[in-house]
Amino acid sequence: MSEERSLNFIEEIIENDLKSGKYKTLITRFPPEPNGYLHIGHAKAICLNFGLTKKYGGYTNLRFDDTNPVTEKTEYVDSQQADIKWLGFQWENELYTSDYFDTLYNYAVKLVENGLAYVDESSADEIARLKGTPTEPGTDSPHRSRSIAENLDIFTRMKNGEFADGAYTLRAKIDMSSPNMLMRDPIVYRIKHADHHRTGSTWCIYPMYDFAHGQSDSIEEITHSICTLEYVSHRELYDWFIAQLNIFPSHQYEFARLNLTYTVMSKRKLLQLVNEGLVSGWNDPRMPTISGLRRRGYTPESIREFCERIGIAKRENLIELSLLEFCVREDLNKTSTRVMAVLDPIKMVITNYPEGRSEVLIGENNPEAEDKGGSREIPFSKELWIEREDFMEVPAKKWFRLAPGATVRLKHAYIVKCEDFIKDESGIVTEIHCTYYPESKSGEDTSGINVKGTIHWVSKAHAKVAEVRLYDRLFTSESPDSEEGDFKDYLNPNSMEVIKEAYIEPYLADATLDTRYQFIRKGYFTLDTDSTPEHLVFNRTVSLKDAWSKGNK
RNA sequence: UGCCCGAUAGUAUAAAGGUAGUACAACGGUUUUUGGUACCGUUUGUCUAGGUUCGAAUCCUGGUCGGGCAACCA
Repeated sequence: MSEERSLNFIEEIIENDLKSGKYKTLITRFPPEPNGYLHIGHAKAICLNFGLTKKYGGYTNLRFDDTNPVTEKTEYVDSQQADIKWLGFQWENELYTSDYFDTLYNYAVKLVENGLAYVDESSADEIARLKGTPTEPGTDSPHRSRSIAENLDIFTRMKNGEFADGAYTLRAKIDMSSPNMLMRDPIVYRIKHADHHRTGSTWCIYPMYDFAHGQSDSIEEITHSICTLEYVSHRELYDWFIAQLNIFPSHQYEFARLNLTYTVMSKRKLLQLVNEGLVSGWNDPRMPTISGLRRRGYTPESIREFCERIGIAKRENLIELSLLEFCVREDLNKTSTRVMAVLDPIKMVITNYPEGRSEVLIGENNPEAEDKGGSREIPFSKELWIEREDFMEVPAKKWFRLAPGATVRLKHAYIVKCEDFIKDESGIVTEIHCTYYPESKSGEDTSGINVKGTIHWVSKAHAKVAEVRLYDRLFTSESPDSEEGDFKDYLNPNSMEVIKEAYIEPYLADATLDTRYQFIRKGYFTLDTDSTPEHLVFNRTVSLKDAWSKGNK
């Protein structure tokens, strides 16, 4: 079962680098910007970066890329750390790009001194205009040939807070006619009189991504700086700064980001859903965020397995949600406690069961576990709740469940035969009458009766009430990003169904957060964070595969 | 109309010039006190046109298609 998985292209590069002696240890980093919550796409990057050093030795740093104080918050730093830990990874060093602001500033001064950077008072519009277009070369800024002394003087005064936001920028002096737009004298420092979540008001100039990321990698001696495809064209600049500064040569490698069907993956769009109240927050169980998946009941193991299975490559991809669901079912099937809950109840009366009598039955907790997960007591009595969809007045072909005259097994209990049913004025079935076979008790069945179907139930007198929330895909489109118009037009109006009164077996009254349950025949469920002992709230993580409903749509 | 990246079943991902494989999905079956799980089986693929070679998914050339690049965002 443990056959060698083939290497992805990054592992090949690393194995070659290690073999050739280019590096003796591997150092990677995960560099989120603390401006939002981490999502399943980040999980792919986390599993990659941390997984690589776990596999090859070395270590991984967590570095918050906090160069834009206006969008970054400590709340995000905290949530991101919690999510990474929950996924099961531990960083070697907790670092911040802002730790390097002094060094970065000195690097900028060095560039100016070497005639490789200049201050420019051109407006944003002017800079954009002179930049040219992808098909036309740009034009040198009129301020490009200022003296080194004057550049140094103004840059110092920028740092000292003498100018308003936007009055000046510091630009690298590279090549305004480069076919790579990023090499056309990119801005490396801009003035922002904004409080930074870590450095407060110490700085009023902040480095741009391109002037911070590669150098930060270099300072930490990151050997393999792994990022997503949209940074491919940044690599030339990344290498340029490292070469001009003559610092440790980190190298950047790019892989394709994760796209998942029926959701969106950009922090900007997820933030929009949160801000516009279209979801209950970053951790809404329908969100593709790590915190949302966690609340929904996904396990770290299942997410890691998913990231392993999707692979790492350079081509654009759109992974089917069904793979994620497969991974969580696979994990939960092995570990979750089986219980019975009736979500859409209809009353069943066992007419030949003595009035007022009840008995305690024993149910194994997990048939997949070696010890069957232990067992629990389940009360049984004359009146039960069963699932409305388990009865058909006129049975379909190959119907194994309840119908007039049909027999089924009540899970962990007796075989019953449907003798009659009652309808109200509007034709809705309100009650089902059955007789039971006393000698068919689960585990000691001597009845000799064979049944095709087994259904779940809860004793009416002993049932507890719980709220149950069922989730479906957040969007109706496989790829809301690529649809016409606003992505929000494709939100699934039925992405959440709330069942206010579901009946659960008494065992579940003691349910705890983070325990995963399988409601037999219905799916995997876990307690929501909204739950209280007085008002239990369960989330459905994912339904069970259902060959019946699939074939009968 | 410039530069860069990419193209293998429905979706992903392998095959480093030598049998196109695996997973998910779909479909069919066996087992089953969950129409779950497990197990077995089936269908479906190298973008295109040339070239190199005994032999090409793989190397070369042209084309096509998809994606990225013109934020004082990361």
